Amino acid sequence: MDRNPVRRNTKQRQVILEELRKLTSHPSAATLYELVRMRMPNISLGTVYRNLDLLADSGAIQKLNSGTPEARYDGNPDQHYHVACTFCGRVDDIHDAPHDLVRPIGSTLGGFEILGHQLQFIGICPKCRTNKPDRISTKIH
Amino acid sequence: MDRNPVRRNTKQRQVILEELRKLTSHPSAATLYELVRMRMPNISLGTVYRNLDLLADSGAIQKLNSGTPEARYDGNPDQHYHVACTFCGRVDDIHDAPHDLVRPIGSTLGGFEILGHQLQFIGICPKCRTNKPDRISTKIH
DNA sequence: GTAACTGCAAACCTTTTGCACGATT
DNA sequence: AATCGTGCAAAAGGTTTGCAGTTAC
Repeated sequence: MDRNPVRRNTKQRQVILEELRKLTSHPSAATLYELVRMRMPNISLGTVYRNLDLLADSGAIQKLNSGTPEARYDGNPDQHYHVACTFCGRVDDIHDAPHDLVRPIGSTLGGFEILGHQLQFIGICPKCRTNKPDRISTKIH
Repeated sequence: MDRNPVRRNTKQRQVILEELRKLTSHPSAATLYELVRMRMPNISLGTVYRNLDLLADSGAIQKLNSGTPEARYDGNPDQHYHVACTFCGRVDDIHDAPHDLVRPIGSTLGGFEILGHQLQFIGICPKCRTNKPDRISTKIH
């Protein structure tokens, strides 16, 4: 029944967080797993998933819903928006725009108690603008 | 090499579109499959997926990225925003708010050519406000 | 007649989980 | 010592795909 067990500082958790914080990109669990394995060759993918969930739940990192089948992770826990490329899936931070792009709405809406929102821009990244491959997903449009 | 084959009006495609258009909810492919099977017991789930993709690509319907592992489909092709419940996953349309909630940004951003955006509100639906179950997903927060 | 479409089943991909062992507090 | 976390491998869950037969045009 203990919903709040005391978390331990394992070597694995530290390395996962460190490697994610090094990046300004927004890797998938599989990509991060490859990076972490360079320092800890025996770590398992399951451990990476478990720790990413714990870190996201604790607010240390963000789990992003990129629109592709894979979740992406952001080592920066502060609220900011993203642009995703509709062709290659690349996800960048938006630096040159204010963080309050969304007009505030009431605290309830159609009976829903509003907790927050998700906003993401869709675009074509510099690389894909010059060399357009097929779209990776019908989910991003 | 034909990227634009002539589409045929199959019975299956018609029924899928009709059933989806009947709903104001935003069913998953599996839910819609159950409904369609009441009229066409032998239809396969693969056919439902294939047609939903075709219909979304043609702009007849929308494929939504609800934040849960399952895609949701919207029979209303017009641009509007949604609220998703962080507990049960229910997705409602937003009627009582303007459609231009997002402050326009430049046509390019960090080198990305901006094509559009995705906005979705997160909240607690009426039912879950009174009877809070566990969260269904760490993806919606 | 041709090629798009279907049903079926197997494959795929990402993520989760059960288990026995190991590590942190 | 207690219990949280790990590695491994299997399973789960949603979606896609190959194939042979069917249907819309």
